[in-house]
Amino acid sequence: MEYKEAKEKFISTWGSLGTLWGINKAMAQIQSLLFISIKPLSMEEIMEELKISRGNTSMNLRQLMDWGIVTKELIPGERKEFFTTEKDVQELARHIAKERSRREIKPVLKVLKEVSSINDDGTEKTKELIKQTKALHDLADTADSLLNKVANQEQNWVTKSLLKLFK
Amino acid sequence: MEYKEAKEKFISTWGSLGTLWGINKAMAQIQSLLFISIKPLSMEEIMEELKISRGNTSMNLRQLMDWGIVTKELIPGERKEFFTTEKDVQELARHIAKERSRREIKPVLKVLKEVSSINDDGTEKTKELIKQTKALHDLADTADSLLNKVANQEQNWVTKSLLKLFK
DNA sequence: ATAAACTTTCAATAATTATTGAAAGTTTAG
DNA sequence: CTAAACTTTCAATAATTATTGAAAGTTTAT
Repeated sequence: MEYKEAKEKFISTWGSLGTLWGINKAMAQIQSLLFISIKPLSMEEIMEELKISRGNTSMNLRQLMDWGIVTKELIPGERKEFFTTEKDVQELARHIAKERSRREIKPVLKVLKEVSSINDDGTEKTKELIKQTKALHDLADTADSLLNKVANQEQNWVTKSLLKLFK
Repeated sequence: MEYKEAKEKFISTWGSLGTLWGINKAMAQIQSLLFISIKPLSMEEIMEELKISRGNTSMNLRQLMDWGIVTKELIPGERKEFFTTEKDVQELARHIAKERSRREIKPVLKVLKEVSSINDDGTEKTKELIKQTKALHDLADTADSLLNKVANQEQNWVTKSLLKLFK
């Protein structure tokens, strides 16, 4: 396999995985492209490489910046803006963990708490609803606290600990 | 908040979270409904409760069974089929962890391995592609082995260990 | 001040994904 | 055997989501 083919394979695979961590295809592909690029890329270059429109590129770059995994780079003497992504996979994972917790898990925890706190009217179905949503709340809460611990640890610390624990 | 409102809130919230673990809305809602039901439900009852068509219900129940989190229940004397979901959240988490590993992470690991194994032609960009995809492979591999460990542990073991580790 | 270089916005459109519903298929009872 | 009860399939359609492209907005150089 040659460079070009490998690169395309990587971008398309990692891109399609994007949906797994809750971002769309273009967003994931832009991040992938930056992730293996040896220098910051301009909007023009990104559009060209991925064959996507200017508007699409602009919007998705913005979202990536909102996620905290892409940053603008100002290159002296250049008028246009350049972009880079976090290159360290551990850091990348930390950012993503933190964002997913904030955007997805936290709001769900809130609802589960509300639902599991309804007044127990003594009927079997109410008891079941309370019991099950409580159990789900506790599970989600555990998962979330794990995720946040991951997000706040030093690089490698987590990986080392987990591997030791589970080896 | 009354039972009915709480139930609807739970189904719609947990349902919309479905996309997080890679299943569609109807599928997630059916699972939610079964999760808080005090008895197995027939297709008719599910259609009625969620206001979805027979075809939709049938297809999504099938998918839930493929995921291993819903099972057919045969009730003596009844002609129609009834369905239940795994009620234990730990078991549910184990099933989901296992399936996601198999369906999503494993295939990606394979591609990452292929891409990171291309011939090093000595150019900087090739070196970068190899380095970055290797790092991603290792991260994904760690995540996957963690997920699989979770999927194979005794109930509660994982939660307890993790809480101890991260308390 | 203004023109060139560049980015953002957003209504229109395209692409994708989910849902319906009715026909075909299957199972069971009599 | 066959009619009734039930489930599955799948082409058509609807709903949702992503993408485009051109106009509007912004910044910088002169």
